Amino acid sequence: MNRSKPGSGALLEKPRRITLNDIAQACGVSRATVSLVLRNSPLVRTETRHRVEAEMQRVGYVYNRVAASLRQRVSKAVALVINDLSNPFFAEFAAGVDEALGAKGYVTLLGSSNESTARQQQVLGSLMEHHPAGIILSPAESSRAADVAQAVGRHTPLLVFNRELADGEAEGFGYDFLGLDNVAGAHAATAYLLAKGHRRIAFFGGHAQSSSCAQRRQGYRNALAEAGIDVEARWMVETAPTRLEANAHADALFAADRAPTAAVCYNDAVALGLMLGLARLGRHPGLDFAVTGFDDISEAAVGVPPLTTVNADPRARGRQAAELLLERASAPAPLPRRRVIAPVRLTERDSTPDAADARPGDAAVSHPRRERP
Amino acid sequence: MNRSKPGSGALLEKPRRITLNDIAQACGVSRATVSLVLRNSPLVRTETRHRVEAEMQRVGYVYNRVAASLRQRVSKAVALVINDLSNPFFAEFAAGVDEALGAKGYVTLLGSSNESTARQQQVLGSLMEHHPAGIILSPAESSRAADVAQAVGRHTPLLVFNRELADGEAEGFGYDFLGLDNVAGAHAATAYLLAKGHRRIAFFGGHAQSSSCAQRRQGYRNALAEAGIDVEARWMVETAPTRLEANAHADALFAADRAPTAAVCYNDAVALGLMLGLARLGRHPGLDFAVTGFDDISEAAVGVPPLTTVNADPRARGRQAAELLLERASAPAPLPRRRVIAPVRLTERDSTPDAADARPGDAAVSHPRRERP
DNA sequence: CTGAAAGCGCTTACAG
DNA sequence: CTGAAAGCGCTTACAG
Repeated sequence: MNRSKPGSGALLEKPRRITLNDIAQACGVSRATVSLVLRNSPLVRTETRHRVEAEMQRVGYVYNRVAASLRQRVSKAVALVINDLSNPFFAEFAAGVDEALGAKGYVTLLGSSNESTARQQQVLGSLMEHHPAGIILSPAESSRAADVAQAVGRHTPLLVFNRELADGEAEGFGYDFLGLDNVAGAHAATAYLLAKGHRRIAFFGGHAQSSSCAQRRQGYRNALAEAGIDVEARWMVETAPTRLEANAHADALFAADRAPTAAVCYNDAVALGLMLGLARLGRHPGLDFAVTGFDDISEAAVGVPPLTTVNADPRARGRQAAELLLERASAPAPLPRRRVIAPVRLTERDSTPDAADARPGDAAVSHPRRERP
Repeated sequence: MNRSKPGSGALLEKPRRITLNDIAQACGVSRATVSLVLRNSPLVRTETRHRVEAEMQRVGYVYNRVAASLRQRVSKAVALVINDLSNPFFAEFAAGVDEALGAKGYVTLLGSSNESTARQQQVLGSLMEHHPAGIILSPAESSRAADVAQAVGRHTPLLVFNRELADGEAEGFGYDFLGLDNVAGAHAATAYLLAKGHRRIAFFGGHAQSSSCAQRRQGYRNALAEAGIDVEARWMVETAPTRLEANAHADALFAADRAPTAAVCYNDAVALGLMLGLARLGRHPGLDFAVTGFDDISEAAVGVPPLTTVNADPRARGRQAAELLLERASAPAPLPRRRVIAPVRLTERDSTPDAADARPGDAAVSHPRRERP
């Protein structure tokens, strides 16, 4: 600002970008014509089109979509806010979203909340300033609808993934929802264990107040009820949905006699943690105790033992989320609110031995590890 | 377009957004004043500022950063292009980048190439149209510098992470580089195995022509050379850097007599695959064969056995990448090109038994599994 | 088919 | 401290 040598102002300025105008002048046509070429309008004569395209090529013109968005008042960006990118399930989901958006000419604006609702508010606010065409939100735990509504406003299409927003019905605030069939998934896992002869089956991990955990517990209860089995209170173990916490709480399963011989876990992270905890307690998951997960993250297939789990194909869910959102964003008239529940399927692996092989539920005894085939 | 009822045009139009102008009029000041308030200029009287801020609050004004970027000719977005989001190492890296960018008021434009250079070109092109303040690129395998230069141009700051671009020196094309100390990491892993008494140590997995693989092989060779050991050609096994491929090639280690008793693996994915392959061949990694990885992905700690590996703290690398890029993007004068090699450290776990416990390298024999403590 | 003009929502000198 | 005017790089009617 001060002391600048006269005429030196331009020295630090960034080189002027090449614009539509430059192309137009070089070709002796108007800006409007070049703009039409850019958007493949049939109004332009082929010869003119070729001349313009050649010039753009020659000078390395890059389209300024920011300017176009401003004028058109619609943006080709979609915001994606993820609760936990370091969880492979959500990372795959994000990859799927980006893939499908890219295929339709959209770009992904990423934000991550690290499971903090406060951070989520900030991130949503910052992304909104870029006026995205829509928002895909995989909410942090116990996100409130009113907060999200406040950040997103009423005019930007919103798709919520995976978890319900708490206090769902803010007035006039609508959004689409894409979830997993948690009830059916947990039901399938439980029924599978029942078929293998297990009768004392725990539901392990997760926060009971989260919608996904509540639904999975429901599926579990339904399956046991259908088998005429009463759930015992001590079979329900609550933990944060992390490997570490699950590991730490494994002994809760064996606090009393007639302990469970199997556990339906809230998700894979919890299941993997529980398996470590079991090993610590002298149990051998997959040999004398059965464990199931939920998500089918890549670690599930490769663990020892490989984990029987419920597969939700997060990448496909990501693509689906992107498509649902873009449908709404480009709908000429307001669409009705939609709830889509994606099906889910059990993937059978080795972590679920028959009940006959399970160890009786009394105090831990040293027990030689059975060699698996 | 056609047949619209007269006067009905507004029906389908999106509701007009609230702008600076609306705020200015409501407060009886000029647009310029409101703009100054927004950017916390000291030029505005406190009373005026409060009045303006209250009005923005009241009507739910959201700043249009797109318009601001256009006028200012600088954007608050940084593009992040990732080769493989489903690899937890890169997902963590992305999370770190987003975290650090967000802290500085920037937003992340995400793109993923899925290890395809063709897709990477498309993605870079599409992101460039949003005129980001800079680009962070974790390149797809065998990306060529000339292609990247063509897509990114010479004016947008670029930071390349993890892998060198092939044919590095396009004329006038400069970029910063953030890499891992691959040589030191592989050296540490090899030295650790040597200290445990191993003498026949393989280098397993990876594509030899990739820069990171070449560097890791170098570290491995250096360590063996320091111990006076000649590398035998059959100890070097090349595979795609995936779990599947590594699993499939495990038997290459045992093709001849005096097979290795340990393997330094290109990365964790390969190490986990190799461990599966070993099990298939009747070997017991962690008991009669030693394996090390590279990356320390979350699966490493939790596997059976837990994997001794080289930790590169991808989240911290992501933050570092963001900071390096923003330094350049906001530098008043052109900075010299920088190469930063991040340190890396060995994390000792159970996959690396002493050589004394390793099985002699002859044909596989049935061998009772040793119970671990 | 093509051109001249206005405008998207901001910021930036320049006056007062 | 505040206002009037111009401009960022596009697109959009509107004429010709």
